Amino acid sequence: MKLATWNVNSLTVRLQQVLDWLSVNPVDVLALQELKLTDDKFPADAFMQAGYHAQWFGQKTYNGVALLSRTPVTEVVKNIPSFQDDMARIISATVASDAGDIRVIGGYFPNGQAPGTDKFEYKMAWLKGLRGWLKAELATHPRLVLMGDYNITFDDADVWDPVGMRDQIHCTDEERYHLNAMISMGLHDSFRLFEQPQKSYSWWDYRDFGFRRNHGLRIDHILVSPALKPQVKACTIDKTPRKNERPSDHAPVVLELSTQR
DNA sequence: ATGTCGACGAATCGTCGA
Repeated sequence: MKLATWNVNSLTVRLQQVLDWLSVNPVDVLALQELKLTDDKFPADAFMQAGYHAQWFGQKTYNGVALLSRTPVTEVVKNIPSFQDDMARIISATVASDAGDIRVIGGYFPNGQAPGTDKFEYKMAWLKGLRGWLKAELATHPRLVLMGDYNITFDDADVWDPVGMRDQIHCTDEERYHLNAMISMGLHDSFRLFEQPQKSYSWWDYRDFGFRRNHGLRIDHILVSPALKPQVKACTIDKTPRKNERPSDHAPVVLELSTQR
């Protein structure tokens, strides 16, 4: 059983790259972020022909999330029910598999622009709303995966230039407080359950040859609940699609679960 | 301040968001 998350930065531009990636990496579930298209433009047929069911929650120009799955899903929920939001940022569903039923939440967390801005305040309110809802979700769905573009680094190891980026967006104590609070709920950062290459990142700025110089951040995460942790076999970042022509600025993150329960 | 993408409206570039 494999699950993955990928911020594609426009599904219109990246559709063929997603299909190509899936043909090489036939994961059971793929969460997509930043679709940047309305629901009527979602390419459900293309994914169906590739062997994937889809649930999607689109928005014009910005945001937009989807869940692709080998088998049909149930209990689809869009956004955080208890948090009023104009933006399409969360899609959740229950996936049945030989690894047992899993509640999958795919999320595109707010960017936040910079500390002190309205967008940063929105990010803080959104994170607070997420945590309140997540606590209840964990109680009703103990076998849970929360994956997506968090737009937050855990610590210096996730930052190419921790000194230069101190207190900058993605790296502030306020953002990390919320991330750590999720860890305190019992969630695990699956990537750090394993030894990883030094300077592993999931996003690189398009500017200044960010990828070539490995000037990146690890802001795409897969958090797993305590009940699922024993089944986690591996978590990796696949940099291959970042080497494509016209790549997304993000790389996919892949989680492997054992079927053993 | 800058760099580079992608979307959008009203152009064939300027603006915004990331």
